[in-house]
Amino acid sequence: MAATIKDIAKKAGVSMSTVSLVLNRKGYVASETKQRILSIMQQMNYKPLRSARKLATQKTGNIGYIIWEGHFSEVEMFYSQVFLGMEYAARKNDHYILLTTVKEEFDPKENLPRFLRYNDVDGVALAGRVPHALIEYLDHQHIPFVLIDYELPGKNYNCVKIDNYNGAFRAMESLILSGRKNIAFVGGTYFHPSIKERYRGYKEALEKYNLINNNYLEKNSYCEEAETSRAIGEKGAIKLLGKNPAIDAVFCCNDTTAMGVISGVQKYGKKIPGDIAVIGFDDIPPAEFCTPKLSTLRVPKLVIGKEAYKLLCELNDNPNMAPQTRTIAVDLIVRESSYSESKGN
Amino acid sequence: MAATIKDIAKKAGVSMSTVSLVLNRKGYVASETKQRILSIMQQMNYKPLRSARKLATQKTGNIGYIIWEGHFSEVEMFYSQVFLGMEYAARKNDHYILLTTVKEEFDPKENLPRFLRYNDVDGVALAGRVPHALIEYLDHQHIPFVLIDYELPGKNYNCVKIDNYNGAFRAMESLILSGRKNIAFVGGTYFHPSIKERYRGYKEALEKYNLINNNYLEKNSYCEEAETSRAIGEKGAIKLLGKNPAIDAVFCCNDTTAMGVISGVQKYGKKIPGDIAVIGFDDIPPAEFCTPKLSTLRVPKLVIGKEAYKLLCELNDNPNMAPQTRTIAVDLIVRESSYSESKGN
DNA sequence: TTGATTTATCGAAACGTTTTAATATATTCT
DNA sequence: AGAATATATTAAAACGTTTCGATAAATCAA
Repeated sequence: MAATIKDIAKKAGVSMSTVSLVLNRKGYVASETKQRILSIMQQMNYKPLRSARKLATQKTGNIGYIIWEGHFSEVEMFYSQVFLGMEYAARKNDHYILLTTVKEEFDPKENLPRFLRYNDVDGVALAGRVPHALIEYLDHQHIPFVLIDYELPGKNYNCVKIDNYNGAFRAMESLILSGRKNIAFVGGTYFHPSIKERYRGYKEALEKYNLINNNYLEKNSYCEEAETSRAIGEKGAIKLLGKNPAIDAVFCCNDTTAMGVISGVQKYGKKIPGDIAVIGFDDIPPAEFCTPKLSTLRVPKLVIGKEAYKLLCELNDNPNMAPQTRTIAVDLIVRESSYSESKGN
Repeated sequence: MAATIKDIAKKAGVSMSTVSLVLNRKGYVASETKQRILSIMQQMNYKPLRSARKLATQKTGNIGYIIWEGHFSEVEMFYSQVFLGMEYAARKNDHYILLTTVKEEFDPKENLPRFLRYNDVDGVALAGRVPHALIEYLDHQHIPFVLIDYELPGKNYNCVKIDNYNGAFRAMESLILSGRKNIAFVGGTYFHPSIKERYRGYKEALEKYNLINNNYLEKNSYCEEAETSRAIGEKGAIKLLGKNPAIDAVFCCNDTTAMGVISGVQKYGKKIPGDIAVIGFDDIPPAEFCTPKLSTLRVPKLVIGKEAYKLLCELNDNPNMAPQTRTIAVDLIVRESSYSESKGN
């Protein structure tokens, strides 16, 4: 039914090889013949058949994108955006991105994504925290992979990460320079490396401006939970305000938590940003629409996806490249929740 | 490097055909030989090569999943969940689901997703509102497709839809039976068929209980906008309360809008659900975590995806099947925003 | 016992590409 | 001019499956 290379070749009076060469922009072909072939392709509405191509080249043409089920199912638009960034970038090289989820309790023998079970990807992107058993599996099978927004302490894997430290530091500086002195940190677990880095930015900014006195950190940080969520943000805010009524700003480990903090602070009867300034991290879409609008660090999610894709491509071209880490900068977006004018000084 | 059918055949002392037959559970093969082949496959860690398979069978093994860019990028977890439902279902038949987005201003000549440009899918799911030009393109090219949560008036396409009418009707009944009498509707545009149906459920429930007097509907509905969003919900709520202070409940066209309505009502100084009950539609994840927790109609998103996938498979098996519509039932979830005890009667 | 049917296996062609090595011609370098 | 090199084209093999039709043995029906 559909036209094949053979049909084109016949009609153009050349061999299949020549057609293939123009298709792939390779080798030498007279510009006159090239034009003729091109126009015949157009005219016959020729589409190269992917499976035949892939069979001949021994490439799969697929990139896997794996995300923990919980992250995709919940309010995490973050990784969907990163996915889109990859998808956009992959359009140029004609890769398909295969999105799938894995469960927390992951066993390579049982729940291996199909595209891994059948060796059907040229590389894999791992979005956020994923089971370590999965990472080890990929490493062991020598399947190229990159971690996105996640790192394994002690291990040296390819990785695209956010500049968590500097982002946090800048957010803190903006709070400090606008006169806030008792700045709390509300985060989920320290377990997540990104959050660890954000906390480090928090701490070192305080140190730089000599704001830390005796038990400042204990009084002002809430990091007891294993996850991050709105509910946890709310709980954390209320708990901290109970411990230390002097708090005049909160830096949150991410926007989701920040939204919870906002409602916690409001329930507590304090005004934002008048009494308390709040800054989140990530710039998820609701940040712009909640009340008050949330100040935050904008993470360029599409860029992250694109960078991860590029890294995977390089890995394909050069399989024994040394593992590298690419760090993506973030922008401080000041919205209502931390306008400095609102603080009375 | 990797084992092929040939290797298996040689080791088992049979022909490639026989190996292929056991691989595909087809034809006759002695159970003894079958076992032998199976165990050799195991032992040699044999994985059939997808591209070779697809080339031979002339199937792509892919299903496209197309969503409007705005829907995926914004706070719409809805269609991501539907995607997951498809992904889960597709695992059994070994289809890959290729997720991509299209822009609003869509031109088949320009922005056709790659998998369509290269005829590289066995079918396509269209999630939510998508450009009509795209639908027409698919129809014209005879590519099997199903619309998800969207319909074209007058056209008879394959479609998996939510039972919008009955859901709305039941929500309204619960409000009415708990004593609410002035029930508003806040929706986006009537343009979207789902919202139209929800509005119809709203209206007919009012009619059944004889609540409609002279200009009840004009006074109580806000449907002027082209989109739905939190901001629009807020605006709508405030506008309606200005027109009609007697309003004691709001049925919203979806949860996103409902969250806006909640903040609008609160800004207006009314209590939820004491003064005003609110019910949304969709049961997106934040519905459970906002304050007050939002009553809503739970749409089984995974089921929708699964059903869409099954429909596409049937379409593949039987290409000239008559177009059909599958309607998925919804459940009313009563949470804080419409507890009936809270209304003082 | 014969002929039909079912069960079991296989050889070879087909699917639509890419790629290698060969051939032929044209161009450039001494 | 001759050698080297660049340009242009091709035939044929390869990629790893599935499937068609053939063949043959085993089972069944009469």
